[in-house]
Amino acid sequence: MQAHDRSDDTTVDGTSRTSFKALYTELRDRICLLDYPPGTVLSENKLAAEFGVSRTPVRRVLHALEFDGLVESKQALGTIVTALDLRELKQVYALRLKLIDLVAELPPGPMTDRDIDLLDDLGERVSALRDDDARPRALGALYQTFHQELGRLTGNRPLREITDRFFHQTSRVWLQLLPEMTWTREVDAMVEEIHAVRDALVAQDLRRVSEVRRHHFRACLRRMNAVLAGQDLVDEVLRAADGSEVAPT
Amino acid sequence: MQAHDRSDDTTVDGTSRTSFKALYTELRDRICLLDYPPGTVLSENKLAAEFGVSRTPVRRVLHALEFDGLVESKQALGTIVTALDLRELKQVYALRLKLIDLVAELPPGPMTDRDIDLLDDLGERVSALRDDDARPRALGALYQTFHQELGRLTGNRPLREITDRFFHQTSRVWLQLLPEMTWTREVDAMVEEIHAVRDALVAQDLRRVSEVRRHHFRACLRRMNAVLAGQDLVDEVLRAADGSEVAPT
DNA sequence: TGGCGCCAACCTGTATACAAGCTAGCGACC
DNA sequence: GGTCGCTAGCTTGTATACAGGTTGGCGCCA
Repeated sequence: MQAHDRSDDTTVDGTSRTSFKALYTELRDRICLLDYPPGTVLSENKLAAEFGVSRTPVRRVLHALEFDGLVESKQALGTIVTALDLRELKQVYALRLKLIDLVAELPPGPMTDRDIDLLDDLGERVSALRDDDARPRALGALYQTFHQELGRLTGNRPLREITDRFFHQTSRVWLQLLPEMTWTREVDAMVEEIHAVRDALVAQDLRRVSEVRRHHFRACLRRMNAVLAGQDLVDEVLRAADGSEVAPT
Repeated sequence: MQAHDRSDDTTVDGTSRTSFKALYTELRDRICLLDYPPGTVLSENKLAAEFGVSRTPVRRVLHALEFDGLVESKQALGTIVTALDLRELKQVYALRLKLIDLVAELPPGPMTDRDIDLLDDLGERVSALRDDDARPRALGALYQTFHQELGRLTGNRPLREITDRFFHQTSRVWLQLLPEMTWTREVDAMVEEIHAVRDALVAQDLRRVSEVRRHHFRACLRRMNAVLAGQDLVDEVLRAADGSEVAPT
């Protein structure tokens, strides 16, 4: 259950546990990074052949992904990468916004200088993408790393798990909208968020971390909303959040 | 082909989804109501035989329960109902306490007079248990119904799902401690909670509902803590929940 | 009698065979 | 030519055979 160890391949003693997690992570990333766009039909047989196992472990992973809402298995039809249901995801966004605050309200996890260095390195790697051609997948992967790193300072493990789960449920939205958005602005926003979080962490101010994340989260929602003009994706989310936050009526 | 003979409660018409859910709910309830006490070894073969299916669907359900933290499958050993790890569950309690508030901060679900009637009926059924001999399992089942009914007023589906999951993760603790606690006091507390929630619902005051639930939640934690004197189960939870920043140790 | 060792009976994890069902596409018929 | 119907080839769900491994008990030996 420990996510810390980065065991590369399947060790003989670890057997099924590591194998499952590796397969799960691989497929989840392929979906979340749009290597498998929504609507893609995944065949258990083909995946089993690709990874050199039988259908059984593949099925187990697919069931887990189905529980996560990333795929949907339909009898005699196939296992299909779910479409982005904005009506559903709006609720997830609203909840994520609330959960950000909880991180600061519960005991924090361990934080070392090494993590700061990692954030600095991450910021540089993001910056490096700024003036090249738009590479949404690379940026998405880096933001995923950023999120993963931030998860470490959530001492409450159940909270960390659901935060992670909801992140992966929604991360595809931004990534899919990215080509229609202003590349440099998105990169700049991410760099700024990383730096601001870094500074707040150095000051050991968890509340400020939450503030920063909330601010950027909402800004990102607004930018996405601009692209989705007419659909009013996140308006309701922001209203619901502001209402209870600013002035309890 | 043998599965048809045993089709008394699980009909085959509703594909696999209904079958899965029925099996999952059944086993989860058995665990949460302590029909399977912690440490119980569940055999896939025996369960498959009992429900008239093969190991395959049983395994799927057990994997889901493992994800929920209710069982743990160990190679060549068996699938074992998890022991109550208070250190882990403390975090779940702390999170549950926070999530109670979120219900009132997010759009509510539909609520009809029928639900009020259901709560009234539930209150009476709980009261009926008061002066008989202690029947922890019956009380636990009723509280589970209460929780399920309350879930309806959580409009945010992801929140409802995780609330439900965390509830089932922790419900065994109270149930296991129940025999050592004062029966009538527990019954009275539950009746009072149901009535208070009912009244707040009639007034359409979701915040008061959360207040009531939070109050009873904490009171229950304290009562459990008294029984667990020396282990300091929930002390930390309450301290963390009271909002003050916790210094990293 | 106490201790060591082996073996049989389980268990779960994996691979495979079979069942049921949907769909695309082709062929026959109007 | 257009439409209907059927079949072949997929798919997932289920059942079963096999592999690897642990455990408890029985028997043998000191």
